[in-house]
Parts: sequence; structure tokens; C-alpha cells
Amino acid sequence: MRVATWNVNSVTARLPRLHEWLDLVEPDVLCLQETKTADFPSDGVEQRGYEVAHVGDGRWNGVAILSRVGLEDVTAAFAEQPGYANEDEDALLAVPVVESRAVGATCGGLRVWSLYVPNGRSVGHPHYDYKLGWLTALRAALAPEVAAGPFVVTGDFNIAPTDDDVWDPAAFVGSTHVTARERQALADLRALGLRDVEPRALKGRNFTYWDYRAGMFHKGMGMRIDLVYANDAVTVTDAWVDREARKGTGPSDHAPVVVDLDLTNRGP
DNA sequence: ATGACTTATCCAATAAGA
Repeated sequence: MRVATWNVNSVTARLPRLHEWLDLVEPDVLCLQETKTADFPSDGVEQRGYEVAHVGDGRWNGVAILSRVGLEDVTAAFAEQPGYANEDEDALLAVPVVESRAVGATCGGLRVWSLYVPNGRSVGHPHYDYKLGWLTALRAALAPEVAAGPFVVTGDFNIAPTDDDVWDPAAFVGSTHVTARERQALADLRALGLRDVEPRALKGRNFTYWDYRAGMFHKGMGMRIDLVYANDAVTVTDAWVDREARKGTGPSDHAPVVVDLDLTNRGP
């Protein structure tokens, strides 16, 4: 089974690239993040044989799972998923809203989650606390599923697991995405019985994100923040970053991560 | 250079991204 994850930075803007990529790579399951729409444009992907589970609330966020090997038990948001109170003109009216950042489904016997972990904005910002709390709640919600059978949680985690996962650690001192607390949240998640499926780089380093600005991609100044975590009931035969998808006209600022796996059919 | 792009939205200036 081929499973992939891709932060497309608007599925509407990326639709031609998405269709082209599906035809080229032919994933069985594709997890998308930042669809940035309330209405997923599903015609083209359905013509290609995919069912779609999408959770989207409009301008921001939005996650989806596309599957051509079955799509069952769709879960929009995980149990007790925290909300975020965006700053309001009257702060007293700010109400936490559960955002479109998580969708789960069972695809051909594999339990899959597509995540768009909150960015955090800056260390000490309320969004940073939201990010950490969100990951704590995620861990609790996923624990039973990790123990139950073949399981993969993937998506844009907005955390670089180690200093090797950013182009220059010195450039990130004091920034989000690299702090000890964020990395500990990832370690806590792995402690459920998950491992980081590190993709091989077809060229250069195995980064998955490069800022649009200042030619960062062509300078190799990227980060590995799009991750695939799998449990012991999943045997990985290959994993790679599709850097080609970051090139050319109208790319996302993220590249897809592609994983080929077998279900070993034994409990973890 | 507290920047550089890109996105959707109140279609124009803004918020957010990481």
C-alpha cells in the first residue's frame, strides 16, 4: 500500500498539480493539509478512483484523506480536540473554536490520521500553548488506536524533530518548531508505540518544506516538518520526499512524503 | 532588512504561514 502526505497550501490553487501528481505517483491513500476551503473540489479525484473525507471550515486549515482502497469510520477531529480562541475586538467574546486540523479514517485495514498541527506563531504566544495542549490531547485520543492494529498518523506537524531537520539550527534559536517542549511532545507521541518513518532524499536533504521567499528552495534552506509516524503492525518498504513537486509552476511550499508499506497483520 | 512569496477574503489590504 502506498500512503502519502502533502500540505498543498490550498487544494483549489493546487488542483492541477494535485491531479497531475495523483496520475504520476498513484498513492492508495493521500493525506492533505491546508486545503483552505469549505468545499473540497472532489470531481477530478473521484474520476481517478478516490473517495474523499474532508474537514474544512473555509479560509484557513482544512485536512482531507483521499483513498482508493476504502474509506470507513471517518472521524472529523479527535476526541477532546482543543479549540482556539482567535483574538476578538472584544476579548471577552473570544470563544475557543475546534479547527479543521484532524481527520481520521480506516483505509484497507489501515487506520490513518491526517493532521495539521497548530503553528504556534511564536514562543510564549497563546497559539504556542494551544499547539502543546493540542498535541497532549492528541496523544490521549490516539493511544487506543495505536494499540489496536495497523496505524499511521501523518501530516504537517509543524515541528522539526531534531536539529538535523532544519537547514541551519542557529537560524532557529528562539523560534517555534524546534523548541524542547515541542520536540518532547513528539517524543511522547512516539512513546505510544510509534516510530518516525524518515524518508530518504532523492536529492539533497530530506526536507519537506521550503519558504517561498528569497529562493529558499533553490538554496536548500528547508525543514522536515511533514512527518509519518507508524506503529509496529506496519512494515515500511520505502519512504521518500517528492522534491519534484516543489518545483515548476505554482507549487505548494511543502513537498509530499511518500511511504510504501505492508500490513504485517500482527498486533503491536 | 522587523524583508523576501503565496493564499483567501469584505476585491484591497490584511492575516497567516513557519
